[in-house]
Amino acid sequence: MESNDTVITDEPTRGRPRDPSRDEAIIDAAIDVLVRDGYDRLSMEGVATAAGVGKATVYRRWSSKAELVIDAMATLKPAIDSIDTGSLEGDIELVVAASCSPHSQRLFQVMVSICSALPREPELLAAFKTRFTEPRIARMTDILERARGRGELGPDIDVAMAASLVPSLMLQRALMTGQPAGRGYAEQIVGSVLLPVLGRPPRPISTKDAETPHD
Amino acid sequence: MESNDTVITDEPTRGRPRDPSRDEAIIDAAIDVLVRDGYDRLSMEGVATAAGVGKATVYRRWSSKAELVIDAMATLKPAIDSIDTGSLEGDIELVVAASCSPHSQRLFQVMVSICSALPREPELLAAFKTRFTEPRIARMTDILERARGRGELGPDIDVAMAASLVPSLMLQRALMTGQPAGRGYAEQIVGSVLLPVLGRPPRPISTKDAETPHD
Amino acid sequence: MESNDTVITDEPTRGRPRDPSRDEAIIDAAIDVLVRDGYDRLSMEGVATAAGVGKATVYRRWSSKAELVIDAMATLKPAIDSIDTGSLEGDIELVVAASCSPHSQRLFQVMVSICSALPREPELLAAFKTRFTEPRIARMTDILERARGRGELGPDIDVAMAASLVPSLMLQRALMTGQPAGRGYAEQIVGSVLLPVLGRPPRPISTKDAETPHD
Amino acid sequence: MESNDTVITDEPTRGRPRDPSRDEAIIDAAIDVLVRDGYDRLSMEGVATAAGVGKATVYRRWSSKAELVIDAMATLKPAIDSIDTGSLEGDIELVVAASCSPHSQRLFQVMVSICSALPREPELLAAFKTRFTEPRIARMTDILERARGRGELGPDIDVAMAASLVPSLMLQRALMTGQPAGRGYAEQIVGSVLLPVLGRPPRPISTKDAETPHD
DNA sequence: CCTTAATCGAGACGGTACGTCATGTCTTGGG
DNA sequence: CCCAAGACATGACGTACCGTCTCGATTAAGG
Repeated sequence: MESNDTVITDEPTRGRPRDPSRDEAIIDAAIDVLVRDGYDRLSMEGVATAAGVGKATVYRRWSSKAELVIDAMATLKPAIDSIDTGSLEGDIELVVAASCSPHSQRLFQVMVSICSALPREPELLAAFKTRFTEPRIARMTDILERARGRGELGPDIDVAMAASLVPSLMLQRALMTGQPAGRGYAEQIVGSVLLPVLGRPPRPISTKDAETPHD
Repeated sequence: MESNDTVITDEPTRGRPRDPSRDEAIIDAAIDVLVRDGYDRLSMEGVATAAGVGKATVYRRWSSKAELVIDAMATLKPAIDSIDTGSLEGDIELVVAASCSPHSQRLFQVMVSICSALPREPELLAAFKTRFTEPRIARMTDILERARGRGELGPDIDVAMAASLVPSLMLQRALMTGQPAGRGYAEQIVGSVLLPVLGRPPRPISTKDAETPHD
Repeated sequence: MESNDTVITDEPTRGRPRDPSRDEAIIDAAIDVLVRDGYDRLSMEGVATAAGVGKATVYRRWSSKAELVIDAMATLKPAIDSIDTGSLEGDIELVVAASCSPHSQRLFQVMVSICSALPREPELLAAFKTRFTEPRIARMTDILERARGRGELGPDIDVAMAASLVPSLMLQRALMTGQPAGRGYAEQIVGSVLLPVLGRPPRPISTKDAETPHD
Repeated sequence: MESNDTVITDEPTRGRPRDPSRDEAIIDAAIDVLVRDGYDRLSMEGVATAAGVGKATVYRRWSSKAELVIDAMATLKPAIDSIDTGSLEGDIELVVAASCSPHSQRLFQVMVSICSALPREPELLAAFKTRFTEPRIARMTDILERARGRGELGPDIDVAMAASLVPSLMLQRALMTGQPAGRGYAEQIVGSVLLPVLGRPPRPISTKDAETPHD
């Protein structure tokens, strides 16, 4: 996905080689500008300025902002690593922790910044799913499938829907409030929604942590 | 919120009065352009052209695109009317029907088009909540509170969270697919998520209607 | 030649009419920039800035710098009006006066600024001849033909060549010195070259006015 | 003026010596680009590309395009060698032949390409006179002075002006037509202008060779 | 009826941001 | 140390819009 992979044709590398530190600076600046201004207001020139780089240096690597943003998304680490504590409750606890980590919060900001361009940019949508949506759901699906294998889940559970609940509601919360959701809200989702969906009794949250979904 | 309310000072209305049909044409065009291009790419000039109207006619009424869009949102009817069939099941059935009506689908498109500008425009966010989010949640909260009054809900149910589930997940679906969600998906949300959250057993859906949340 | 002559199709003049003062400001600025920077270094943006005008205002009228410069040349008055004193000597005296007038000197500066682009721009060359070269030669040819009709010139005189001598040598002088030639040089051309070519004895010039052709 | 003269300090010449063939290639390319694009459009990069040479190789030798062009002009042989046939008529015949030789025609193209930059580049103007203008005039002045010594010229002849006539009018012709003047035009200058200026009767030219000065 | 005044569509205006391109400098690997 | 290739920061260019301003024409209300 990176634009500067020479793949097979290893030409003798003529001329001055590209400075790898520029790639990183541009990608970092692109993320910053994206979060600050949103996808539609992001311009290649703005990214170049924010990166302290000439415009030509940006265009030499990425010929359009869609390609740049897609590559920038690709460099962001997935929010949730593989999880397997041996019990559903333990796994969910780790999911909650991962979903409200600082890195995950930044990912939510990026997602919010991009989302309204998705209907008009199919390639952006595809990358968005590949990089953000699917990894989260895949981890959660793994957890639920293992729990089902251990007999912890009944046969009626809609695993696909359950797996999407936490990221969907967290993103929704970020959209509606302008700020990424915190740990309190993640626990509320788990206690009020995810556990009942999985056939467990709801787990009330302490009053001080209670949050309404859209404030 | 409408800009052309004469407030108190009813001057003798000298000169040619404004043509009310222009207001409607501009608002309609604003919605169309909003859905087609998104909030950030919407321009006053584009709206004027789409409405077949001079730019001055637009600026005479709304001095910025934020004001125009806010007023345009205000003219959209809420998606869900007051509902009270006497039973929780009946009410939820009507909610499902309302949530996937053509009018509601258009509302979701508008919401998607606006959402990424929300972090940068507090007034837009406020109007968004007032016009879109809160009416939906309020209707659902009413339904759930009445059901609780009838003893149909246990005391542990997180009503606020439950009330936000359907609109949140429907909007999420629209974001991720580029198309508004249909009836099949609304029923899946109810069967797989809302009913368990309300303490009822899940209601499996027919295989042909099953949809994964993000495709 | 002006770009904004509506010619035949007199549409009902919809919209705001163009401001004629802008045309003049742009043309004047174009001449200034042309003399200062030369044709190749002249840019539409530079003209717009010098005219205190937006770039769009320039491009709305002239779509390329060749068109702008051609129209700018068209607004410059010819250097020499029609001349007929009744005698060859009297006519030549007036030609000398006209050839070193301030207006004529400015025309020479413009000609110098344009000349090196002529080989690469046929339309510019055509306009150059029409506006600068031919009027000068035509006036001089008229004078010489009338003199011939009065019997003042012998039959061997090459009128076409003689008519081109003064402007050619004046322009050459401007090219070689960076400054338009003055009256002394014009008289030297007449006394040392034109009169002998016309079959008259040379007229020596006072020593103090003598100039070498390329200093 | 050549940049690669080691002057006095003959350092031990460390490292790889410069390749003299590069100097020639660059100079030749500079002349080609100059004639093709004109002085203002000539760029160091364009010259390097045309010469099949790296930009650094050009800048190592000449630090600006003015220096490069001045040196390029210096390598061009003068158009007219020393002439002395013993008679004025014979000398003039050789001058005509030299003035329309292929090499002289190329020189005129170079002169046309440079001329409009002269008002803005004093050093270029100085080199232009030294390399192009003065040699031509000096040869012609020599011829005329010798003729005067032989008693072939009257005392009133303006030698300096007469010496400049042929090159001035030939260059003018090249400017106005885009093509270097040919032999027919050179003979016309001599017959119609130079001979009368020198006190001789005009020499009519055959009708087929007649040319108007600016077509 | 006729004046007055604010409206309307259309488009010109100054300004600005964009992506492209060219310039001169710097930095590779190789000779 | 030279050479060809080309990456680099900078900046100018022509284009495309934006929001404001200005035109002739239209339309109602007040005299």
